[in-house]
Amino acid sequence: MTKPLPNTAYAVLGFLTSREPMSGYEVRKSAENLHYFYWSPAQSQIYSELRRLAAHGYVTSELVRQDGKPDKRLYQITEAGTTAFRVWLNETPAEPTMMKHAMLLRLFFGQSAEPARLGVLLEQFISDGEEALAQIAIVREYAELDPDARWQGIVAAWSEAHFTTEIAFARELLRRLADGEL
Amino acid sequence: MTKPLPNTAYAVLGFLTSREPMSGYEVRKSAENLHYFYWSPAQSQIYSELRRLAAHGYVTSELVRQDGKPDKRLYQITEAGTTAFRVWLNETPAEPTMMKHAMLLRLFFGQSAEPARLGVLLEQFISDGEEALAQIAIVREYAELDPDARWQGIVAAWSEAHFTTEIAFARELLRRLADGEL
DNA sequence: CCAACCATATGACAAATAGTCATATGATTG
DNA sequence: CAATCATATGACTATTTGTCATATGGTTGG
Repeated sequence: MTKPLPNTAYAVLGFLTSREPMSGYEVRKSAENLHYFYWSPAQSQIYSELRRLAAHGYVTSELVRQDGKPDKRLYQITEAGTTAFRVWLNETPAEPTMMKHAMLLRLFFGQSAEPARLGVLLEQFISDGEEALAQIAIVREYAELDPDARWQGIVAAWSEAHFTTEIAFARELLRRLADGEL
Repeated sequence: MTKPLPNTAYAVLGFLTSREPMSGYEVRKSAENLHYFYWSPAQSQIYSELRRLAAHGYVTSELVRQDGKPDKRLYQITEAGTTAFRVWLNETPAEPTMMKHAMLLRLFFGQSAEPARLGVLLEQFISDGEEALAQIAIVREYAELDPDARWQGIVAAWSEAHFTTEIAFARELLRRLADGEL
């Protein structure tokens, strides 16, 4: 067995599994849907990921000339790529969730902070969370109309549960701060 | 203002704020408490972080000879370091939480998976979560006895809420899989 | 007793990820 | 008609992660 690729690679491969030939740009757009539970930020290196997948023989590519727009390179998954993806999906145990929870990191050191400032941070955290909830609700509602998007909908619902819990706990803390308990 | 350091640096600084001179090794042990909500693991580079903090003048260090054990280097936070830490804690807005949720990434592509295998993955996910809950409960219970650990306890309770939500959702999915709904 | 392992202690190095910037085309908008 | 946006790709750097190497000395099991 060849050495397993990072999850990032399989995520890209996953997009190519469904909606056939895609450009790096299209993959990038699709990947934004992973934003809330995987792959926080920006990814110019979807392009390098695609080149790596090509080097492994998991995708083939073809340059397509366009007018009115810059040329693009279309990537298509191969037999080997499909197999590798399914093996990853079905056989590979999921790594533990990794978080970088900047709010909790600050709270952890809360004794060194001014309570009033923590309150401001918490309020911002709550409103960011509400914004996220609104975005995710749109995805979930859209997914509910499309049977092919069933699992996207499930993931969206899971994410909503996550943010709802976060917001509830933050509000509770805010109340305790206001009551002078902390 | 100098360019802000990564959160990692402030986390290390935070440990030095409380329990005065510490070795890299001690910082590393302390940092394990961040495991469930920040900073998966991984820290040979606590040592490089400490060297960087020293380069910024936020810590000073002193070599201490020991017998019975290898020599160590003790790091102490400076005035400038304390200030930088407080500014970060009180004034810097918390970045959005970043997650790498490998289970959700797999579920996202669930339509390409065999339901039975997803069930196995979910069961593993649940038992890992229960294990985490047990570990965190120990931290929380310990923190409840120590007034100085108040915020550590709050963070532990928040983490418990997180894992409880995760487990509940995973169980619900498992039930739907068993019922053949998915 | 002594090999294996554990705790203390630090660091080099490579791989992966994140983040910023550059480049280019052409449509839309103020 | 300048500014901005959408399409499209990639270089380059900084940061983070992960693995391995090194060294000292105590503990433990066979």
